[in-house]
Amino acid sequence: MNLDFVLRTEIRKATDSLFGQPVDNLQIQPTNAEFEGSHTLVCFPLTKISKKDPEQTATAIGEYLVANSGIVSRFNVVKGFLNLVIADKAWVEVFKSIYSNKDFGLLPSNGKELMVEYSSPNTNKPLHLGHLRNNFLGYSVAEIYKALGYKVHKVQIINDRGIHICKSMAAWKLFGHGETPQSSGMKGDKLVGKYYVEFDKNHKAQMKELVDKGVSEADAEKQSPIMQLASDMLRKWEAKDAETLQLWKTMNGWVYEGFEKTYKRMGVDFEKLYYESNTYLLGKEEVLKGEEKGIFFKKEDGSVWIDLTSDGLDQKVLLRADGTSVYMTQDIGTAILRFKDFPKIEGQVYTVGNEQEYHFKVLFLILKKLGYQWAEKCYHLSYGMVDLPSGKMKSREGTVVDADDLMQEMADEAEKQTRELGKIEELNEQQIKDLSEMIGLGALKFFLLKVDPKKRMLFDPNESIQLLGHTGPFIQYTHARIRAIVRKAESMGVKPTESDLSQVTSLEDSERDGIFILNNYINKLNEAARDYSPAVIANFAFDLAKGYNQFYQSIPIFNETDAVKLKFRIAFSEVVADVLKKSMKLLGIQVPEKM
RNA sequence: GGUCUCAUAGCUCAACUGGAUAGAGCAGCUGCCUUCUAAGCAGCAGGUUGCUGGUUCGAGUCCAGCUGGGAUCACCA
Repeated sequence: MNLDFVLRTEIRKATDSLFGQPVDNLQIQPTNAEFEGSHTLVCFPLTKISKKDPEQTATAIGEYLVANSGIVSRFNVVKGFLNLVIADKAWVEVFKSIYSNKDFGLLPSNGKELMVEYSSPNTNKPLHLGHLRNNFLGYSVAEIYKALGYKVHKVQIINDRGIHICKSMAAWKLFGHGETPQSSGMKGDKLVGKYYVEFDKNHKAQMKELVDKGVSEADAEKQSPIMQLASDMLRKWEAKDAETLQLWKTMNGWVYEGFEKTYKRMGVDFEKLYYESNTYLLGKEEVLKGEEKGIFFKKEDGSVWIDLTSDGLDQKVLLRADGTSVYMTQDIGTAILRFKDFPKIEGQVYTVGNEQEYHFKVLFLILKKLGYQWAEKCYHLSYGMVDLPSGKMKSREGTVVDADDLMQEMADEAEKQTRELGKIEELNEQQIKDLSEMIGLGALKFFLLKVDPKKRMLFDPNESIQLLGHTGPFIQYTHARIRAIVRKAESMGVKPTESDLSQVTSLEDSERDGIFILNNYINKLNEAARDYSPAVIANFAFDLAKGYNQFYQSIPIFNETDAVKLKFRIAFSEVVADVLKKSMKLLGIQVPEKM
């Protein structure tokens, strides 16, 4: 039974019968805890058609529903709020329809396709905390849309070319002495990152020397020998110089090997990778075509621009005077390429930090002006920066939190606490490691996903490593706890059937509350997709786990002598565990059978 | 300076998009394990929602102004 739909239909009938007008946009909200009931109809807006004051309006509707709806057993009116008590047998019906649907929470295919881009790192340094938020967010949004019946294509664009990688290459050439991941035992991305830092160090020193000799800071920046070497390598790369290309391929290869391990541990995946070295020349043709159509204009020096001042934005360069592309040009080309590669996608989601909001605003506007209808379905999933208690992460100050290190610390902490609690006698060493990994990563992912993506957030290492309270492990724990009950019920031969459930006539408060939360799952799923916000799912899962624990503490399940009630409670437990597992899966978090 | 964005309990976050006496977690205090996993539950305490006005039956939410953070406004990506 779809309670929300039935309730709306019944109230619609009520307004039609009482006031001669069926109302569709009813305001229904959860009832405040202090009043009896679960659903509250806000009656202020209805006074226009009822021609009565809010209390009278509410009372009239309440009386009608009790007499005619069959699902409302009582009501009370507080000011203009009509608090409805849904009959227990209606709640049982709601529960039965969830229990009997094995695919509850997984909508059938809707035939639509969507692309989600996320991660998209540079290849000159390892992944850090900011990338973790990005990866977890993008992955989760993709999973949420999948649950709603979309076919989702996860992609990323790897920024594998440009001056930044040439810097690492230059430093390696000067100081590397042929060092490789194999010879040093370092993870490939870490090794390349080391030379990026090495570049910076030398560059700074050389700059200082030049400045001391009276060279201006800006000139010194360019004139330092190591920067000259890097620039030279970039020129050679663009000229397809064999030796430079070889070194570039080798060092990028090291990075990919390292990233591969990190992605695997994060639990994220991609259907297709785009490399900037393949796409950086795209878009130029589009811009030239756009110039012919008069969408763009050429300045005297030959550079091509778009004027967005009438849209409240500025002018933006698209082709340099020498005819080369800029970032925006590439992104235009890449977007078009993706719609060619995946013709059925209705839009793209770009998971990129909010410092690029202006960029995407301009990008989507340009695509629209070029006549691409799908531009309106492109969305910049813009997320706030992750701050540390000490402030912003700064590579220069060494405050960058490395992704690999952080995941390891989380797993270590989880293992430490798991061993301290000592509920794991029957687990072997490998199982303890696996469980710790699951808990550590669950804590990390939940911590980063529970906050509204749009908001800037604070990452306090001490708090993130907590496994109590509003955390992933709290939900994992609740799941494990329920599974223990279900296993016990199975061993006792307690097997609920639908006909058992039909005999349930009354419910305890905590059971009703639990069904109420479960019943909200699909709404939350839609809300999370609409807002591109895994936080909605994270908070739902927390509320469900919290609700179950209240039930668990207030009712000793196996003390129940009434067989029907016992079976209902087992069925209820099974469903809660199942929905917890499904919702956590949308966050990329696994859930254990025991912990 | 222009544009955008944020400000809620000591701390970290919610608040179903305009609804009732603003809710959780952490930290603090008090209870609950001889019974299904205490990584749990119950309770106490904690608030002029940055400030000032406005819109209306009703504002943390919408509008204006102010204060204070942040981002952005490159022929970088």
